[in-house]
Amino acid sequence: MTQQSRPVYLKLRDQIAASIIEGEYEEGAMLPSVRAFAAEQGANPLTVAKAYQQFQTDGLVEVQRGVGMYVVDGAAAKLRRSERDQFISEEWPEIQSRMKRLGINPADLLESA
Amino acid sequence: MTQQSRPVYLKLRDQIAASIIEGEYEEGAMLPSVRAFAAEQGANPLTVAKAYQQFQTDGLVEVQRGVGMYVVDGAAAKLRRSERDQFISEEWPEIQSRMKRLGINPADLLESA
DNA sequence: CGCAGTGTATTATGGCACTGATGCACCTGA
DNA sequence: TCAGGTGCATCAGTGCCATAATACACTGCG
Repeated sequence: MTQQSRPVYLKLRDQIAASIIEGEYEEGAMLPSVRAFAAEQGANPLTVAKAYQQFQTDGLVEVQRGVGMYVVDGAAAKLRRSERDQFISEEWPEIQSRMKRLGINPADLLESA
Repeated sequence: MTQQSRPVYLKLRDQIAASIIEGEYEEGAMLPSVRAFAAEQGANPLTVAKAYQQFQTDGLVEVQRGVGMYVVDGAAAKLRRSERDQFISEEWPEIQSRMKRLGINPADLLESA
């Protein structure tokens, strides 16, 4: 058994990325503090920090020590594009071959949108 | 960093499932022995056993002690159906919402099939 | 019977990802 | 100045994963 649930910090990371893309966190605005977001999500501050970290190394957020983390200009577009490329080049091929193997007709799924 | 590589026994499990669905391991045929498959894949026999185990509990393979493990009749269809249901009900909704968020037009992807 | 091949159970060990608690360095605003 | 809010570093604990070394029960075959 051992259900291999996706790590929390990755879930948070995806959630934040989605919020940036959606514009919920506008560019130039400050992200929720590590502690605040942790409390809100019922997670550990360090886990949230780990989720944030990737964004700074990718240059999507700017850190001002003692102040907070701010969304860089153009972050949404940049993020959307990188995720889009990654999706098309890596994930979609597998999804496609899998649908084929399972006998799923893609067109059927799209109609129920 | 820490990149969350999928556990070996799950990879093997998926690989075997795909082989069964594809008919590479025909129904009634014997699966590769634990030791043989382990040697072939460069894995540990116990890890392979762990991958196999789920199939027996699901009734997809039949174990004959001292002989080997055989693919049950109807295993391919059963497997395809369960994976299909799981895909449609759980994975596809997320994929769909993600494509929408990334501004990907599903129809475009289907054309390049 | 005896041998070689199956799957399985047991125990132990190392590694590493994930989470957590605590304390520190830094900045802002009153 | 100093109090409160930031992010960050360090140390530790937990659990899963993978491997290993044996040993056992069973079967098919010569």
